[in-house]
Amino acid sequence: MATLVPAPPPDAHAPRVTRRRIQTRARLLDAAFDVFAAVGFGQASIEGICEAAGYTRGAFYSNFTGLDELFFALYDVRAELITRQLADALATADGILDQSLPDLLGRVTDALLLDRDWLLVKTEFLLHAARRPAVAQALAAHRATLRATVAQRLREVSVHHDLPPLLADPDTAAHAVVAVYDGVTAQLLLDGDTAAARTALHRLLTTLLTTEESHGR
Amino acid sequence: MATLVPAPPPDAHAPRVTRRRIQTRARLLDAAFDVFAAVGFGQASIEGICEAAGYTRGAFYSNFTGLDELFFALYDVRAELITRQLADALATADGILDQSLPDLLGRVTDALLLDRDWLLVKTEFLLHAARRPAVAQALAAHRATLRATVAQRLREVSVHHDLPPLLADPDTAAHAVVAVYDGVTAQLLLDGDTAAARTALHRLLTTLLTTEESHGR
DNA sequence: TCAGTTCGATACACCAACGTATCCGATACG
DNA sequence: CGTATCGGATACGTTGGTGTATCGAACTGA
Repeated sequence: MATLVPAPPPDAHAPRVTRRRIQTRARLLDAAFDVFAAVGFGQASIEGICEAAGYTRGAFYSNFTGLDELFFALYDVRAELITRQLADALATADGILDQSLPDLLGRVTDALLLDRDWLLVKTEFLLHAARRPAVAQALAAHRATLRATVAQRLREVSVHHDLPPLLADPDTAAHAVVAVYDGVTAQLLLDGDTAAARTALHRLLTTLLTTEESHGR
Repeated sequence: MATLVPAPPPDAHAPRVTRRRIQTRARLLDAAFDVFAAVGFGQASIEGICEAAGYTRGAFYSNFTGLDELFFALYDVRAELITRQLADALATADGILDQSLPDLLGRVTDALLLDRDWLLVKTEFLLHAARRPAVAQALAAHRATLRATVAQRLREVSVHHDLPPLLADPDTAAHAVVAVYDGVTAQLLLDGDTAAARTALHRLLTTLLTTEESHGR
């Protein structure tokens, strides 16, 4: 019995890893996403979320201390997904030839999800953060990560392809890319026209990142 | 008794024009703006707004049917102000020489208010509208008006100054301008750095609207 | 299989905000 | 200056949601 293997790392008193708890938590988060998207964070009640998830408030309070915590956790999970999605879209297909920036822009704008529900929740979270310095800092950090990914890719591409003078610095250019993305988002929220958003985004990015001489492909 | 003079223009029964009513309404709207900016539409209570305005709920229900109506009225008033502000910023100083686009961009980015409270309320209203088709339509119409103003100005300027190929159409270019503005907004909401937002906006607009050959002034 | 623990349901007291009905002071009009 | 009307305050009853305390069922590990 007394194996030498220190089986459970003496993690203080680990709360007994659990299993269905993870289920419950995940379901609550999913339901919360739907509710937030549908009625907004402000109008969402804990009760409503629990009902949507098929639980009672007991389950909720056992998993979260309140709506704020859940909201943050929710954003965290989803943001992770988006980050991965962006990274994939940016990843070179490892053919050497499609290093060209126009090709890259085309692939990226095609790959982006532009899911309206997510945009609703994301924007709501932005507002939420705008009013709470601590959250704002966390969100800013996350955005910085995304920007860094973009900047890195731009750095690679810029070997073959000059950026416009004002955006010559990849970090600055990345800022611009994010801003344009956010801007297109707003219109999409209003009209729900994903296709239009996509072409607008492509047009803006191309105009922004492409110099005159390379316009003709 | 039966005079032939239909004295009050048979406006149905005109509700006796009033005076302090206007006062009250205005104060409620102002208070609501502050409250919305501070805690968000979702967390704002009718009671809280009334308290901030120095009235009781009686006054509120006498002037509005509910929070939604007030919110819309509020946005209407403020949006009017912004529209005027933009028009002023775009108005040529009527010297013939400063028709140049770089000058115009400089003036505009300097003149824009970029008031954080307003951005908070505006963004919140966008979300509000995104969930109610009727409101969305109204908001879209308002944005179209703003875009038209911008497009008109671009049309004038484009006589002396070529726009980039993809944004050659002034309407398309105006779309781009608005998108960039919205995009810069998001970052400003997070970090509150107005100066940075201004320079970012200027950089973006310049890169977007300016062709290579004219870059050197 | 059994004991101990954890998870989530249930029950309770509580409160903030809501909307209405009514009343009184202020205001406009003849 | 008097009076009819209007505007906002007051005073209800109601409700939807909150957070906690407690209990039974389910799961874990031996």
